[in-house]
Amino acid sequence: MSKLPKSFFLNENVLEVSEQLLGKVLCTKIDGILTSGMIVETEAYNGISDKASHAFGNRRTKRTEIMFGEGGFSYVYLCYGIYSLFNVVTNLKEIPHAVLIRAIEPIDGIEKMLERRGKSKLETNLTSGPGILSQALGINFREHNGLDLQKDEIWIESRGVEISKNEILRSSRVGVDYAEEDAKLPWRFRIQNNKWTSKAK
DNA sequence: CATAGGATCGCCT
DNA sequence: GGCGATCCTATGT
Repeated sequence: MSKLPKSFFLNENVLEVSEQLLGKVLCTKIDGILTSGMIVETEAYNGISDKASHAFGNRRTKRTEIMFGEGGFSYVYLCYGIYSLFNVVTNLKEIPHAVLIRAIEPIDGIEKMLERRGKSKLETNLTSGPGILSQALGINFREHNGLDLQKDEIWIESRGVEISKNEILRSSRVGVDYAEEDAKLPWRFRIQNNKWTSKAK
């Protein structure tokens, strides 16, 4: 019901934001249709010192520029030529932190999400991964990068669900083997025993 | 169930 | 020119 305020995203601790996002609801309203799901899995990308981050080493390019802006905006990029991956930019201006949303539990607009995914039946493969959840919500890197999450196309709201610390499972991030010593950092957060989390190990 | 390979394209060197 | 913060399908056990 209540959209998360800008201040939520200005938190200077991206690990904290990653945890706090669990249980919140990611919503899109595209072509007048509301689709949404509860965030059940996230990953933190900790700026210029994080070898897994696109902004590592203060790499500032056309693509990464949005991360160097103020928190509370979307960072959506194309992965493997096919999938759009949705991140929330966090922290103050000039500090390129971001949280990757890795999985959601469908709530609103399930019919529309099924249609976008080319599915007929509600199963976990509707939204249990960063590429497919974007597809379900209608998010793509061309139209939805750099959007202000205070506006009405993409936003995140709280619907009163509280996830306690002992329900949160921490592990290493997925698909970042190239990040050397940073590959093992426990910066992936999941709600324990939630079947809508991604299948990745 | 496990593993392997393909799809597909913008980004960065 | 090489490769990736992924997912799906096919094949074998």
